[in-house]
Amino acid sequence: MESRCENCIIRQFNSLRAMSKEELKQVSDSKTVKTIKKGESLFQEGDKLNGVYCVRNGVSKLSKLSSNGKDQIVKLASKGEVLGQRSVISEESTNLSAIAVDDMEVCFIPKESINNTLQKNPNFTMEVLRHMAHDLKEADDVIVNISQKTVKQRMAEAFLYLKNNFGEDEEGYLALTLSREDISNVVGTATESAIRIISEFKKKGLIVASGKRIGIKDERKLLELVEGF
Amino acid sequence: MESRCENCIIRQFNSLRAMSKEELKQVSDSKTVKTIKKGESLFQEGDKLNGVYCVRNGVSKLSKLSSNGKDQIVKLASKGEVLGQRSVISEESTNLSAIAVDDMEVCFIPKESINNTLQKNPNFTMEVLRHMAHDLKEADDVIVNISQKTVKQRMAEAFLYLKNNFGEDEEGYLALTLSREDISNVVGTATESAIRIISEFKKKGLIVASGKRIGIKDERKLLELVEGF
DNA sequence: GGAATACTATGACAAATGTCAGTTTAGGGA
DNA sequence: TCCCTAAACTGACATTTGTCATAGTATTCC
Repeated sequence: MESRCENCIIRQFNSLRAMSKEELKQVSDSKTVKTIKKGESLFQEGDKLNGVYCVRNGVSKLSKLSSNGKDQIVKLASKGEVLGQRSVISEESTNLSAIAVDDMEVCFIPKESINNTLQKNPNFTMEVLRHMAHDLKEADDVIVNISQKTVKQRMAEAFLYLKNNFGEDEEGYLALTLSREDISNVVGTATESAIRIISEFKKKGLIVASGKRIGIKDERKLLELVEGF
Repeated sequence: MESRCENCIIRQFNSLRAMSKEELKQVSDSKTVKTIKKGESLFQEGDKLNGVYCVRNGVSKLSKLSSNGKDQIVKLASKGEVLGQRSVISEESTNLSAIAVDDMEVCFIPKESINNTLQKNPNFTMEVLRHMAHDLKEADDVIVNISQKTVKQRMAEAFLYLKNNFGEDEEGYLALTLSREDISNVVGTATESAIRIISEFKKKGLIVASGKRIGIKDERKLLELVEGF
């Protein structure tokens, strides 16, 4: 297990790649590695973060509690993603909770290291900016999807998303296994509705399921469904 | 009408305030002022933008067309807001259309001026970053609202939003008058549903309406509605 | 191994929302 | 002014989705 940021492959996937050797050294010296068990939280909505989390392993759900008591999952973050950046940059408390869906391993980087680099290295700042621009674009897409598509379409889309972003295991099942409740919180619907639609998709041969695990069987038809037949 | 950026008050509200005098001078020399009539577009989804638009007057709706043919309005931008930044920064084509809801006056700033400053002035980059972080937080809130609240709650919220962000005229009506269709596209519902709920709110004394204009009558009750009674 | 607990599943029903069809109203030109 | 068109509105109905109740199934923890 490599523990120096300078040598960490994960870094290639996020904005830390724009850091200089010196800066990385400083980050590495100040960082701490944490292990988060499935179900535990990295941080909760409303927390003031004094650093960011760089995901080494596992998956975290970023969610927000609504007034009716339900969580909405806004994003699923895995290897290479940096969590908490927004909060650190705007110096506000975070608007999302981060909870481990898997067992996770993350590096905590204190905000001083980040802010320091932001001030001194324009390349790094630009890189962070580019990432944020990308996230914002994605968020717009989510808004349009949720408001203009039916639950069924969004379910289909969610499965395709899981396949494209987290891949499949050797047996062809989605590598990321979510509970039915988590799926419903990604899609933004009632758990029962999600379960019903999963049953329907199974019957129609679009997906297969064994226990919690779900596999995509007919990607083309799922895509057609998303686009509205 | 002041036409030098250095003296433009609008600038105080956006990231351009972090520019140096020299930089502002350069921006001012390269900018062009444009007048956009109600209903005309600043840019369309998919366009490659070669600059950003700084809103001086009027309001623009930022929307995205969904596969079912409906527009979803993601944001309403008014005086002081800068449009197209995301696209220019990530050098991708824009994912939103910007259409004038009012007659508008905007300054077009070529991307070279922006990119030039981004590279040389870390303060400016940080300022843009902060704005983007804010927008992203807002987008998350929209996602949660749309997916977890009923249409009625979102309608109530939309009216409060319009009041808080665009204010009221002398007679107590909302200063920004949107068509029923635009309202439904902000809320993410069918136009008929929006109209029905407006009628209901009128009957219950939550709002008043005269023609297209809508006034908020019982803010407290609207708020209670948003929070789920 | 077995009880306790959480998750998955299904039916029945109610509520919310969308769609279609048609009417009324308002505002902008000729 | 009056017409004409677009927008606002209303009703009836179908569909979608959520809620409640309940049962089956897996998982965990002693």
